[in-house]
Amino acid sequence: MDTPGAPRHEQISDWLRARIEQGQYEPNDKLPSENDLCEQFDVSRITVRRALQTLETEGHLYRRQGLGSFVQDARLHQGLAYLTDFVQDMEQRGIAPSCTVVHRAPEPASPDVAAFLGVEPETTVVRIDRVRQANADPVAFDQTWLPPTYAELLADSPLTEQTIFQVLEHAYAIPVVKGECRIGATQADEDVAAHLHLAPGAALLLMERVSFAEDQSCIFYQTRYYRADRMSFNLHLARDAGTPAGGDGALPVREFESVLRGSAE
Amino acid sequence: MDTPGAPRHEQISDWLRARIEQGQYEPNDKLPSENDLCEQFDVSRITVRRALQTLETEGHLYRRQGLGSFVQDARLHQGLAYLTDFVQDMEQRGIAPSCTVVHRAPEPASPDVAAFLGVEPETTVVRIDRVRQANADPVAFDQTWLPPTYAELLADSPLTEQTIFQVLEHAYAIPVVKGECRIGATQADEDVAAHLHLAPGAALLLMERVSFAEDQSCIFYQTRYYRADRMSFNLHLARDAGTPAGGDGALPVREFESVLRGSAE
DNA sequence: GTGCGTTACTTGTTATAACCTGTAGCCCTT
DNA sequence: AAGGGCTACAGGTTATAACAAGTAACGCAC
Repeated sequence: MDTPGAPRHEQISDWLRARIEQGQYEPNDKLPSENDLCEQFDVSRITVRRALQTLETEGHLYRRQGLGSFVQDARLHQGLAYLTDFVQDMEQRGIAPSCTVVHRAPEPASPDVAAFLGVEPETTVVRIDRVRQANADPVAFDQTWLPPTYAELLADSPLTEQTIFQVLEHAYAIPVVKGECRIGATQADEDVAAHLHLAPGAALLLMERVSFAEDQSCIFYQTRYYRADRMSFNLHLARDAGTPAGGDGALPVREFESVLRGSAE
Repeated sequence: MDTPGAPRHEQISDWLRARIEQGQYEPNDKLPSENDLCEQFDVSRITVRRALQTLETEGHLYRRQGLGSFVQDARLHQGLAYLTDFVQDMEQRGIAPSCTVVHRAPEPASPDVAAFLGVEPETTVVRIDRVRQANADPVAFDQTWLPPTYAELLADSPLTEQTIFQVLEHAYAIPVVKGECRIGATQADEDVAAHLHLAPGAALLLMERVSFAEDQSCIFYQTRYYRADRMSFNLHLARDAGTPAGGDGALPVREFESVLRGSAE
């Protein structure tokens, strides 16, 4: 975990995080004191504190004045739900995801697409249509519109093995920092039905996504159609100590996961 | 907002947070620079930075090296995502929700329902079918199965004005503490289509819900069908300072909201 | 006019240093 | 033995200072 270019405080927090996540400490174990870490890494206390603060906001540790810093119980720091990517979803449950690019060409932006991407209508954007398969069985079809700048960056990527996110983040160090996502339902038109081996009119789970980079520029607009008989989204809702009661039944989302249903169903 | 005992950095972050929340800045407005704030409050830069970091992790602002600190769009700064109730959703946007009970009678539990409710199959449960309207226009239809114990408690409630959650929580002090929720899509059968004024086969957003009380007993199992042309769910995803990068594009869900689309669409 | 470099201003990182506050253990007094 | 105070050590707050790095705008040279 030594990344020479990274700031010292980041190296320290990475080092500590790795040890905590590998379970080298028990929950509520006392971590080395700030001064110990200062000596160990030969940095000033402000740098160590910066590292500890990162881990504190991440929920990996808690600090008590006069006592020290302690490892947070891992089960407790799941405060946030994550919406994962198709490929991650599949890989996590051991299903081989594959992807077929069925269309990839520039086209003038429609008013809708232009609005999402933040470009002028009729600007040339790149549309990529892909069919997503789980175990070689089509599960989803999506259309992605990219503004010229990002389309350029991705021009050499086949996008069959790596997601757009992965290419941007690993090859260009452009992280995705914000996104909007709308989940709806619709019926399959002839085109989508053919790609997904469905009858026209079949129910589809529709997901529209817009993603943004650090500079608030739009990375892509995407519409994705999931076969409703194969995919659904699960939400786990739970009120815990941190959430006050009396909310008329509104529960915070603790987990968000997409679910692939077996063909047998 | 002057609390003499509090640390200076806290006073500064309180001061700034108040101004941001009161809408004295537009989203993405540039805040005073760190040096400006140093002079204004007569503190060192480290103190100002400590205050800004607090607000950054809270999601009130974002910072860009070389540019400045900017007000984060207010919609994005909620640590947890909540899945709200139909009635709450409507009321929050000033739409009068109404509810018509179209069926309410005991019936023997089917194997599926029995499994969800944790009772023996063929146990007598109560089914309640309701049509949900927004401005007197049907938006959703749901079927709710209640186990005998909870059905008893709700026997005297018409359920047209109050939700099941509200009755249990306010009249009996039984809070809902856990829930599961599946979001999918399906086509309208004749029965549902009639209730929602749709053609059979129309796309519906399907939400199945199971809710649990503190003693882990199941309160109800519900299937709800939303008109896909009127409702969708929005997710706001955002990575902030507390979330390490490199997650292959998996962003935490900051907000979850249901969206009612205007009839004009 | 275009292009490049300089400059001013921004946030990011880090060092040194001082003092405050909270905690626990130790020792001395009662 | 019980009590209180002293002390060492923990994190909390804050000042001063310097340099790095990213951005934008201005101006000069070509």
